[in-house]
Amino acid sequence: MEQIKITFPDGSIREFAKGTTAMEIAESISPRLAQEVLSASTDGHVIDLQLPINESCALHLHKWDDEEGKRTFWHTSSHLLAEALESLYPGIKFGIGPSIENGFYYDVDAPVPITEADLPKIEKKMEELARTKEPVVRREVPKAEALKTFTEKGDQYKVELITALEDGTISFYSNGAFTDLCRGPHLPNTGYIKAIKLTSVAGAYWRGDEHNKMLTRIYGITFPKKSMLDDYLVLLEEAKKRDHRKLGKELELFMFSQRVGQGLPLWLPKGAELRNRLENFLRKVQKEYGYEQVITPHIGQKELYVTSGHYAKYGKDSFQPIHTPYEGEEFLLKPMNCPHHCEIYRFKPRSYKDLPLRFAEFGTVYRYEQSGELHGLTRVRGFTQDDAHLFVRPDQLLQEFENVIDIVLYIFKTLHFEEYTAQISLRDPNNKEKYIGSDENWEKAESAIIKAAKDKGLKTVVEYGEAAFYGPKLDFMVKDAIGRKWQLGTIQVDYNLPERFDLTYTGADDKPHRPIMIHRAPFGSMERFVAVLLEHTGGKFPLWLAPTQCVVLPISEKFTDYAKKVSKYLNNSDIRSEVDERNEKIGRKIRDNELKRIPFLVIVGEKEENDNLISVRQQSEGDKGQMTADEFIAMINSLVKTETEVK
RNA sequence: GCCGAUGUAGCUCAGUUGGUCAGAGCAGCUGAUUUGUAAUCAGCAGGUCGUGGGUUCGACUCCCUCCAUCGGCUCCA
Repeated sequence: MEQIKITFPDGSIREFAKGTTAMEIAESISPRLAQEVLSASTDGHVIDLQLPINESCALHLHKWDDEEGKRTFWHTSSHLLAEALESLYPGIKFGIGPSIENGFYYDVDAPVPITEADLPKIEKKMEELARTKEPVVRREVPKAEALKTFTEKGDQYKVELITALEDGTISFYSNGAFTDLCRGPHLPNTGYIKAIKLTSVAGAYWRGDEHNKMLTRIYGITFPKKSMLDDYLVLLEEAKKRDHRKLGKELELFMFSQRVGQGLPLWLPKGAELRNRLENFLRKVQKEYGYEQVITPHIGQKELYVTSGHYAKYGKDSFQPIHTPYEGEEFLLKPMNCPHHCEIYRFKPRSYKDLPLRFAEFGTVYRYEQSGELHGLTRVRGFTQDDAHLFVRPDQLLQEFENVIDIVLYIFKTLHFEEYTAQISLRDPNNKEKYIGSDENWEKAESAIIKAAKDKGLKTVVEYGEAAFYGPKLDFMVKDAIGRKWQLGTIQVDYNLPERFDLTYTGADDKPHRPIMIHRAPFGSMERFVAVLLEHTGGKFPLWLAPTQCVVLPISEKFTDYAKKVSKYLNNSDIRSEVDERNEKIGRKIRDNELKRIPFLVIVGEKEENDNLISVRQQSEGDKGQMTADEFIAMINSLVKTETEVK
């Protein structure tokens, strides 16, 4: 019999009969492996475990602990969901049902509305079907036959999908009575799925286009063990406790007011303190990198945005007009700072010796976000960008871009944002009319970003269609408590605005040249950055940022005067300190201040007053014993120094 | 903006089929206590039950409008 050579991930090679399946190979290695394996890859191509392997190849067996294994598991789970739905809602039509980062969903067009109240019923049906361990069967059919099947079934969404496919054979997968158009791979049977949780229902436009019909999307997650689901649910609960909206209220950092307006955050004293510290931190870094602060108004004439191209791109409904009594002038709230900074560039003739020019501004901008898009501090209608625009010569572009990457990385490192994605956001190659500027300039800008990211050794992902309309971006994405991705830092190369504003500098050749602009915001916006920082720290800010670094707790009211004296001394030494003067027991004061995430508590009573000492208690570490106020100050200063000194 | 859900005191939440159901805890105020490392005790005050309509003898409870919030979708200069 003909033999094929299988290469395993450890480099070992074994021979098997041609037509052996991945499952049989797993069985030959160990029964345990055969039980745990979910799908396989041959030369990087994912396949079903039961598919005969006919060529020599490198084989990977995917288990639950590998992303590909989970993908297969959840993909089959979505088919199980579909099967349950079809049996409960005859006549239901199906869109798509993929696996996602945490689970899967299926988009359906149901004959009756499905709401969250229906989920337990559907879950139960899924469990019932999974228990029967229905085999998942693959079948290949010609395109014409596939079309016929779904046309007869009346499933117009699948018909649409098949029509768009290339001619040739199309694979079907069936579990029980349900058959789906699907590339696979899938689990051998639905019995692998032991724990099921349908998490939510939501509307989702067919093919992601808001002009299309809205389908019902059902989200779920499944596991091979019941205990894993329980752990997951506990994890979710924990994550919810770190929600910045909840912590923002508890720690009195910011608020919203219906009377002020949707999406317009109001910063409370503690939040303002925190934000000011972040701003000063960045100001200092930027000064070292040669930035100059500028200040521009919150409004601008419509003409300004017509010149920049923003007005044509976003339309008048995206701008918030200011009604003024002045004739012939139409003002708009500024949605971005770049046009203002371009005008600053034009203040006087610039020489090649002046460049690069780096104008920085904590610029508050206003954008009309649709009501459904607002989300705590991460998506608001009025926010402050830590903006700057660099005007550079072509020969300076790469170096300046890399310097900005350094600033972003320095900030992320200082704040322990270790898990981020550097995303290169390019044009959608199929939809170039969405963007302004020449192909030549776009290509120059894109290659500059790719080169800079590579030089800096960033691990990047490329996303097409995510560029700004005037230029490509390097975006730094960070996840929030429950795994949603948010763009924080962003760096953009722009050849277009300098042209639109006719910006020039005089070269060594005494001729006018066009500068290139770099737009950049390392935090992204103060609002979003604080939100993500809150969720990452759970409100336990590093000492150098904590709005209140320490609270002095008198043991009883007899020692309030001493406590005030200590607190004043600390404040005079730039330690942010308060006194808890409440008539409460010390245990109570400790509890309340711990819950407020105060990094240090200073306890003073008879012993301390007599010896002119203080007792120090550190957040999540407990009692540090007695010391002098000066020793405490030295300790805090040294800790702050360690926190902010990042190599 | 779209789909779905939610909206009761500053906060977190109870309120059964429409009929003394407007409640609790925390926070607040007053008083007692004068406290040694995660909640001292007692009393008091606090709500047009998101808004505006409607149904009803009677609405926190049922229906509609609007507003806001939450989960998604779309969008994100």
